[in-house]
Amino acid sequence: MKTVGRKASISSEDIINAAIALVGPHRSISSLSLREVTREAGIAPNSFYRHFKDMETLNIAIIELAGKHLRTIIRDARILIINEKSVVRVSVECFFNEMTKPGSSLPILLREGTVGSGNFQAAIKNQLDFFANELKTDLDKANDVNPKYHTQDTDVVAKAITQLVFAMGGIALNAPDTELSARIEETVKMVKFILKGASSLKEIS
Amino acid sequence: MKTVGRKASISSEDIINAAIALVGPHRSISSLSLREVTREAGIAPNSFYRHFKDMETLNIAIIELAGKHLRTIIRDARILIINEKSVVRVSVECFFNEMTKPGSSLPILLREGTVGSGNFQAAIKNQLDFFANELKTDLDKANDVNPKYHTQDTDVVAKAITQLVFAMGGIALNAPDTELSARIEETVKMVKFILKGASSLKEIS
DNA sequence: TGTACATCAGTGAACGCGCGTTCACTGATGTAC
DNA sequence: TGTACATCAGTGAACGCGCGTTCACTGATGTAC
Repeated sequence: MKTVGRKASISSEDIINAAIALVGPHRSISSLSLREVTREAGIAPNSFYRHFKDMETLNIAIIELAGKHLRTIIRDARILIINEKSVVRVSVECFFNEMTKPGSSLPILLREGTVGSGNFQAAIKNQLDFFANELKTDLDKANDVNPKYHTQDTDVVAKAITQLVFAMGGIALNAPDTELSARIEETVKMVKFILKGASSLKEIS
Repeated sequence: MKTVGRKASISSEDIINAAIALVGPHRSISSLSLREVTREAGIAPNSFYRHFKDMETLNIAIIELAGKHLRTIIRDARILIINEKSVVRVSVECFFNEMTKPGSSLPILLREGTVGSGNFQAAIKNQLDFFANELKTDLDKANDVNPKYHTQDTDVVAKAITQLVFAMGGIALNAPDTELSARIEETVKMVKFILKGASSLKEIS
């Protein structure tokens, strides 16, 4: 690998991190200005263009990064689950804990879905769909071994759980930390309701 | 009622309507500029201050208006329910249909919860809590007659249903109209899962 | 009814500001010989 | 090793723009007499 010209003193990752550092309870990624981000990153405004075409491109890159982060978390949660405590509880706790770590990129996924450009919204939707699909796969696998749900219901169950966990996550982010465990308990209960309801409605029919 | 001075040629409602007319799939209320709104309303930028202190005040007024709208819808849905078809289906269909009417203020409630100032976010949270509380009251009443849920569960059930319906509504808004009925079916199913799950988990314990 | 006056909704012009984007540049780095 | 050169990441200055906000104003309206 050869390089020519001046060495980069700042990387695209540095810019991404600067943007993530600027978002907070009342600042959304898509409301950040190019100049704010470059100021935070410590570079001249026009230097931005050496790394990204425009702010939308940066925002989408950040969403994809947050998606990767999310998948890693799920994978880690799965490992914890192997010693077979409550799958729901472990997963939800894992999700909420990771989400509330300072500098986490997860909050961005929870909060930005409803504003911004079409491409940006689509990028977020992709990540949520990815999450829901992994969940559906898990449900289908469990269903093969021990059928609890109608096979055509697993995707609705997965979608419902995804939406609910993300919505409750968004609420927890805007609330004081002291309420975190109450939100976790609620979310665990909600998810169990959905799972139990879907399996009960199979037995009946 | 006496008035003095020049008659108002434009009302605060006109400004509110102008703002509502400007929001759409990719424009959120809190991203509108004062000048955009006054342009749409057909008045000079500085005339805005005759009606509202600032944009945040306007935005909160709009949220409260949308909340009132929502309550009216729920009340109407209740009347339809009296002839005792599926409560869930009637309510969900009512909600989705009202939401997709052109110029409806409901979409604003579904999409804006996660951005904007603290006061603005709190105003939206209030409206959702109001919705959830009405739902909890209904569940409690039904529970008095015929206990199906643990009494401490009704608020979690109400909260879960609220979050889910609003989240699914937000998804439907960003999707083509052709998918609307599919989203309604999914949402109906999800709500039924939650209700059934909550009552099944009571029977077990 | 007519006239003088107070009220106040809406305005035109101007302000300073942060924004995204462009341009020609600088100077550190690696390459060719 | 030394020198001339090409590359290109980062920059300083400038641009035009839309923004929120202010100010002194205008002129339609209702009131007092």
